[in-house]
Amino acid sequence: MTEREQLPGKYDFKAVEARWQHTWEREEVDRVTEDDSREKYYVLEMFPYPSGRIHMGHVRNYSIGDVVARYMRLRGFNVLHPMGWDAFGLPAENAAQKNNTHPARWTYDNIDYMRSQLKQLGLSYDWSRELATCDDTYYRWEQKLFIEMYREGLVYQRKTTVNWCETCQTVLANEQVIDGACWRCDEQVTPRNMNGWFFRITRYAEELLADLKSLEGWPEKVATMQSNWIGKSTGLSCDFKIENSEESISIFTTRPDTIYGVTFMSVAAEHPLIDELINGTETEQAVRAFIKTISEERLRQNIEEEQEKKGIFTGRYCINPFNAQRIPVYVANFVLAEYGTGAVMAVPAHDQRDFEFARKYLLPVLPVVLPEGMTLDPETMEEASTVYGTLVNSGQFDSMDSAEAQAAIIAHAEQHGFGSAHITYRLRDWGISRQRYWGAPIPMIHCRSCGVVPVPLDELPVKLPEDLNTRAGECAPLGKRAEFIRTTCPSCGEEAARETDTMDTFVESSWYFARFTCPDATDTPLNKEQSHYWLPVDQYIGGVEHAILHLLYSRFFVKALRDLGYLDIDEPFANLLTQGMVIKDGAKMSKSKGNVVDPDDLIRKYGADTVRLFSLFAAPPERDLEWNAQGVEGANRFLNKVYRLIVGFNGDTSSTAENGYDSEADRVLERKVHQTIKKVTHDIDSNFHFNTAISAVMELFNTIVSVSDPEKNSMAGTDTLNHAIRTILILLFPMVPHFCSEMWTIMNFTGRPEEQTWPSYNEEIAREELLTIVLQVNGKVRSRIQVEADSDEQTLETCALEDENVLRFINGKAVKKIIVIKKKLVNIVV
RNA sequence: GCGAGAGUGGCGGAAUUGGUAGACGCGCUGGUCUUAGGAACCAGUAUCUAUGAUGUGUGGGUUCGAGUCCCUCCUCUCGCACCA
Repeated sequence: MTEREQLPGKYDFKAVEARWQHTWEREEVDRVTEDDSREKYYVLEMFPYPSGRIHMGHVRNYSIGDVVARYMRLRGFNVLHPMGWDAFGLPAENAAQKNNTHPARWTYDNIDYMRSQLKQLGLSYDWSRELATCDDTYYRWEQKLFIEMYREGLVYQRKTTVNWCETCQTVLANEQVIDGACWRCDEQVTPRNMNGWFFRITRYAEELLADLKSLEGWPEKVATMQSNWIGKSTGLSCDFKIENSEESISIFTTRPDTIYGVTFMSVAAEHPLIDELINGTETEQAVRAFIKTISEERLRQNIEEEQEKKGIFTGRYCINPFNAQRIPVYVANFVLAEYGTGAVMAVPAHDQRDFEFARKYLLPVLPVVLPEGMTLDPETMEEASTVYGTLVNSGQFDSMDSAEAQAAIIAHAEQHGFGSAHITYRLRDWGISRQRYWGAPIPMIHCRSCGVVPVPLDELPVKLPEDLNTRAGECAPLGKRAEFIRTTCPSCGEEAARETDTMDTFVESSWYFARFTCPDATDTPLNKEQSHYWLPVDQYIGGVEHAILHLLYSRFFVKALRDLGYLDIDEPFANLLTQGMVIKDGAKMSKSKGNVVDPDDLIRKYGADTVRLFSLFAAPPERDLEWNAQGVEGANRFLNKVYRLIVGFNGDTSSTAENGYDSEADRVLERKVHQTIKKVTHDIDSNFHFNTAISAVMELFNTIVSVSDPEKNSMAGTDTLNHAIRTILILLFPMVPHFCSEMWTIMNFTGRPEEQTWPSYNEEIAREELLTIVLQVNGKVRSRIQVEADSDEQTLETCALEDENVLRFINGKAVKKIIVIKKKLVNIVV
């Protein structure tokens, strides 16, 4: 009795997976160091927030990443594949209050549990590099970078309007304001002016936009979203003098060609010149009341619906510098204070918003750009004409076309000193102040005499105070902790106050990928040699929901760190894969919908390999994955089929002369082996389409089964079968590593799968000897014939014209034309 | 409204450059073996008025030939959303 016959009839994933995980961990097989003799490959999945348990989205994300990591190792690369925890954030505070515990305790407990879950999935991380962003060995370096960015002018403080909840005594994120009220206590939220810290991301607006073009390994969609988010507009900035005042209203327009069509001016309610315009005038009262109304409306505003356009005349006029026209100035609710200059020259004939406004308040509409072959009647127009055309009513610019006129008008403004060519971005500076406890403290000190002073670098980290009165259900923000606040000014030594804001958690995730190259560096945030060797990340994988914020912030950080001398790259992520969501019953898995599937249950029932295999097989990675319990069964069934084949495979006795190596079955199988290697390699290399790669391996498996059946007359020999099984195990190893390792051992192959090199294929062997040629009559398939692969066109034509099905359909009609495509088809037109 | 993407069997999904539509898997049907099968194996499985015809959201076009290219419309998803 051989050893194999003693194996259980069903694959015992539980024992096998535990054993291999233990082996890998003991031998630290996934640990890496820099090695100049080998090409590096850095694959990274977006690190999780330690919310408690991993969900199917994580399983999918990390399964994909693990296949890439293991595949690239087999391809001979020195692969960095780290994992860590995005560990600061609001949920920890909420959970702490609810469970009467400390946010740190809650977070680290979750990390421990989730780490064990990831380990159960057999993910090949270099755990020696693990980091948690809430650890002061991480955020101390962030504080250092913050101070250095401050010194470079990349960090500043300014007043900003925030959503304030009086009951909770805190600032709320926009997402936490529901219908103008606090999400927790239902108290009406009020706008409040507070000092906040900002990253000057706008300094890099142009570079962030321009470099998108260099990101060829990014999905077009993500690049477009970022491009729209940055929102570059070019045009004219121009000053309109206020009548009876020294001040001017600056405007920005992308349509300088319409400047002669200006019939009024709209300014935002928060425009800095409001006071100048209305103080002491008859209309002051009315305008102030109007401003109050619309700012209240804005708070309550439902994002979905566009507000009706409203405005009020200030009673003042300004002067169009081009034609000296008097222009009434309105305050309007649709003008955004934050974009452009907060004032808009209104051209009702050529802008839809201005048009609606003009019709409502009976303001003149003056067409100045006529679209080709059209006239515009201001009396009867029903909407603005926004297309380019030829200028009229525009003084010296008449009869120019729009493009020409724009250039000429900008030049004219520059010549006369009241305007210039200008570029505006939609992107705004990144506000990072949070009045929360569980975040990285901003390392700044406020001194009465010296102003804002950074904490000296040798005093970092500014640690979060650990003692919390959690019993009272409080994670009081730092602003409520006198003992934390009180300090001395590093500059003058007088009593001073610490900054009490903590940083947005997006700051931590903006540079963790770089810290993974040197997580233990104790004297610097980033070690130059190590980051130089590993960066950029060659393949980044995560959800598309981070397409804008996280990915944009990370790009900004890399550019800033480059300019601080830490990094020598321009972009963090060379290639980006945005994986789709895991859905069930057509909806994203969520507790409220009750359609969540717990990875723990699945692993217990089927094992990690089955779960990995299904999540890779059911859809290509960039698409949504519909979870299907029966599909999981199918993945499990496939592994068991391979298992039974291998357990039943008896290489010693079937290797007889009758099953000679050169049989037809051998050639069929060997050909399939090479075709499969080719297909799988191509599917992974081109776009990580593991679903088709797996189906190719399944086909190979089906071929093995069909040529190892003693009932059939053609049976493949042992060597060929060995080769085929060996190939399956290597090709599948990145996806189901425990299983393949175990099967490798049972097959008595030498070494381990991870020590092999990825198999190569031979085009000659992969080529089919016989091809099926389709015979069409008038473009419809009428017959199929088998021919030698290298048959020439003449032969194909002859065969086609002899085929009886074809003859039946030609039915004596005259043949007009014959199209012959080698290796594909013959089409006879009658 | 603007921008991007997608519509293929009962389901998830396959189909280099226009050239066998539906690979692979799920499900289903029938069979074999079984005390049993919700195990395993074998066969079948786009639709229909079925020697043939029709089929890739709709309607048109280009072509010997269209899931693939062009135009029209419809639906869905995602992003942005009064950006001057």
